[in-house]
Amino acid sequence: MKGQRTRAGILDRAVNLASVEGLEGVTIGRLADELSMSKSGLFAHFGSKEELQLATVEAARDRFVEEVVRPALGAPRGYPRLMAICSSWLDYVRREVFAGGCFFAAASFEFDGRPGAVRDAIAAAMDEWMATLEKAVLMAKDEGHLAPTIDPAQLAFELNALFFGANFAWNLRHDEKAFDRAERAIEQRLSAVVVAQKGRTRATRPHRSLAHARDDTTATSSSRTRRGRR
Amino acid sequence: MKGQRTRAGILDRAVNLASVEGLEGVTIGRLADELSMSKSGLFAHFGSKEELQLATVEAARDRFVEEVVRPALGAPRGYPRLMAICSSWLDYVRREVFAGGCFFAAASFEFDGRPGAVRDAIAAAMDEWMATLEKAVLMAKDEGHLAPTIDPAQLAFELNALFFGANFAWNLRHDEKAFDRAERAIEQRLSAVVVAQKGRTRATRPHRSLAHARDDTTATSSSRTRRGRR
DNA sequence: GACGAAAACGAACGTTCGTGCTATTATCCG
DNA sequence: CGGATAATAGCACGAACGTTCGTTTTCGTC
Repeated sequence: MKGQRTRAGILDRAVNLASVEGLEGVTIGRLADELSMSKSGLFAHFGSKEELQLATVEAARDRFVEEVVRPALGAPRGYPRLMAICSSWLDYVRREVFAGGCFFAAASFEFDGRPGAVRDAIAAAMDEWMATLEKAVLMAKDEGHLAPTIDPAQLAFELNALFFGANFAWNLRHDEKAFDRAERAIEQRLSAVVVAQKGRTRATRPHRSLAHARDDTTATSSSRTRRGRR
Repeated sequence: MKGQRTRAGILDRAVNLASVEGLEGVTIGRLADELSMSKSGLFAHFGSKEELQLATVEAARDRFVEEVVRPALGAPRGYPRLMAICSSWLDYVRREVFAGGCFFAAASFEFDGRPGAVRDAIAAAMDEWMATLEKAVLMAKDEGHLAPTIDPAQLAFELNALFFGANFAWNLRHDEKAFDRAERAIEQRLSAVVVAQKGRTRATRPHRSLAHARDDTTATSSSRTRRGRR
């Protein structure tokens, strides 16, 4: 039916709008205006504001899986796939898959204080994502790529924190170095727990992945900004 | 005057409300109700919604400085003070200095996509905070506590990311291990760049600070939750 | 091409939003 | 104590909010 196409179009717009203005900032009237349709016509697709928000979260989740998780699953399991997930995530913000940065980072901080179905949906999506991250770490460990002492939940926590940190530095502070910083931190963290491979590879860095190698000595302070944009 | 006291009371409430519902969610009518005063009476103190938001950000900044930065400045400069700042920050979320978690984490992600004076005020506050962090790192480096290769802005980025990560895990996911995880990550990160002290101290860990020592071997996966609360 | 169903519309509902005014009450100071 | 000033309340406004309802348009099928 045509209804499905319209609905998808609405959610597409809603998801982008929400990543900029927040989920609560996505107003039915505004959404209708931007899509040149009537409030009531749009409303009929969902039946309530909350239902629209839930559908928006689901649409965002699907887009996220498609744009971040799926592509990374192409990499061979273990350390390469873990690295692929990391750079895929950073790329997803860089490429502006959502207009206002990571939808879920925004939604998480917006709804973390309230009760309700929307909050639960966001939390569930984040649980799913964290589980994906943990699993990737666990696989790398099982493959013998990472030290057996590694705690997957701990490492996943740290990686996710760095992602959010990059999203913050990029979107609020317009820090041009945001992604470099995150990449460097990730490389640094992982190089400490990576295990030498049996065959040929060099020693403590069997797979390098996040672009260019770096050390701790470059640049000194400040970090300033790409002011003006958007 | 009495007006100042009233105003302070309003902002006190506004700041807490904003940390839970978001700055945009703080409505003049709602705020007036909760304080048992009239909309217009409250409104007169600020003259516009935006002015109220700006005052709220400023009030939050003051509270943050008072509750997080000031106490940590009591610690001796260098590595101890850096550690003091880190545990002070985690404590500030744990103690619920703001009812809904870190005000600035929430505000940053809420306003990072919009233009305007409020966004600028939030960004300025975060710039100030990041500068404080960087300075603490720089001092630790200058005191010879941290390796001279350390990039203060890079390390500040990583620490701040871990703070936000802890705030996220605690407030959205109700992860009981949130603070432990952040502490562990911080210790792990700093122990890698800490420098042995000339005098007596032991070698690569001259000051231990974040509570209990730990290693990477404890616990395995999951991380689950303190569901139900608030 | 006609017909039933699905989709979109337009107008209106009661509320709440931010913001003006004008009165009334507290508070401060000489 | 009284008069000036600051603080608060009351009321009204236009706009936007989510939602409802009855009507009209569009679509898919025979």
